[in-house]
Amino acid sequence: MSEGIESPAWPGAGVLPPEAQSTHDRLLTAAASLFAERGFGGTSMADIAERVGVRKASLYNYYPSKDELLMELLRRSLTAANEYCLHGLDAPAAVEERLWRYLRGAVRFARENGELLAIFRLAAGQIGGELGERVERAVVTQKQAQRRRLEEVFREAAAAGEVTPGDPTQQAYVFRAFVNGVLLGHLDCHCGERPDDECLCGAWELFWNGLAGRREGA
Amino acid sequence: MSEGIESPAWPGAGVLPPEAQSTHDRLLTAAASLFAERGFGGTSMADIAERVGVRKASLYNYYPSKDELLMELLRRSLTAANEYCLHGLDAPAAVEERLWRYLRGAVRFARENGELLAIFRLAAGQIGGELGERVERAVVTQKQAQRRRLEEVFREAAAAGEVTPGDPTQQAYVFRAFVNGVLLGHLDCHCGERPDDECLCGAWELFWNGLAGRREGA
DNA sequence: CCTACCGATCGGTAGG
DNA sequence: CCTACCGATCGGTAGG
Repeated sequence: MSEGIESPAWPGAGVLPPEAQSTHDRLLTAAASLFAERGFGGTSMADIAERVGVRKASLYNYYPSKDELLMELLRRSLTAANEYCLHGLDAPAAVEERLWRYLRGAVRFARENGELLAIFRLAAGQIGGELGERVERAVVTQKQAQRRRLEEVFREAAAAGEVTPGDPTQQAYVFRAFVNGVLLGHLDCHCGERPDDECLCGAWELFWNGLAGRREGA
Repeated sequence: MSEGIESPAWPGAGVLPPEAQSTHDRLLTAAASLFAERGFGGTSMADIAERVGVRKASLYNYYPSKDELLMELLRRSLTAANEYCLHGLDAPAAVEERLWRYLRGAVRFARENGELLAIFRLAAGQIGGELGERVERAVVTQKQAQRRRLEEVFREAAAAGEVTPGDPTQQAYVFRAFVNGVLLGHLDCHCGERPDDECLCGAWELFWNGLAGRREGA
């Protein structure tokens, strides 16, 4: 917290007790966790108001509609996720190390902002109509940017001889599939698998070197 | 269809035109796709009835509540997914081949029953209350069974020298993370990445052998 | 930030 | 499989 390279999505999120936060911050916290627990359609403005500790009508002083409240949460989620992940990619280090930091950043985001991760997973078709399209547009834009960035990294890696030369698009695809799969384990409420840092590091090595293992001189 | 090792979750699902299906089957189809598109809380019984082509009250001749309708869809989804995936694991072949078939089966399930995949992803915290717990219990049970089965496969593989000896739990974890990440790409509506069989095969080889590549004699 | 209220829609039932 | 209807709750507004 003290260095704060990656900051929470809003002041005091997940850290300060509710009484010490502004009503606006408590609104964001309550909405994020309720949407994550019950889905967007399964959460009413009255539910949110109850958790915030105000009357439903008061919420409309902060956001003009339930839809806009979701969009604001989504924007903050995407920004925070970007910070956690991309920071590792820019480190001056070997590509394996940079990709490992990307993965570790993503997992740290999931641990520290679990509800926010759930928010932008809503893009995967849980919201219909016009709002659904807005959500999806925002998520797709960010995903594509990350994909391009990762492909760039793999091109650099191939040039530097750090990975086997090959299609960087496919390499980035395999990497992102693995990262997304790991993150998925942090979403499921009770059955989720959330490896600690040591396990995660072991899993990364296994992934990077391949399940088939390095066969010396074979 | 003609050999039918893996059958659709109900007769004619995704194959027959709506008019040729029974009302019950159209009900299941309509509910699955609407839940997938708009989420459970975002779909009303009236929405479903409209797509089926009957009045809302008529739906209650088939299921006593919206909750039970979801549970039935979930049961069928889990059964179908199991069939598609586990069949490949039992093949008399090398472990790499068996795991590849598992992955290919999972992807085929996602392609042919996209809405059903979305259904049991609902377990990841989009449904609250008692129903949410029922959903989660069903999904967790199946996931754990698959995890145990995969660990068994990796133990066999290590004994046969087909993978580097190591912790089978971790090996299974890495494999499942990759598979889940690939499936996730099939869920997102428009931005989803759905590699064709050729790309998938290339991705699998890349995954199995490791992004770092096999370094001969290094 | 509140009370009071709006029309619309929700899941579900009665009765046929 | 229908019409007709139930009480409850929905997102949102008026006005202060």
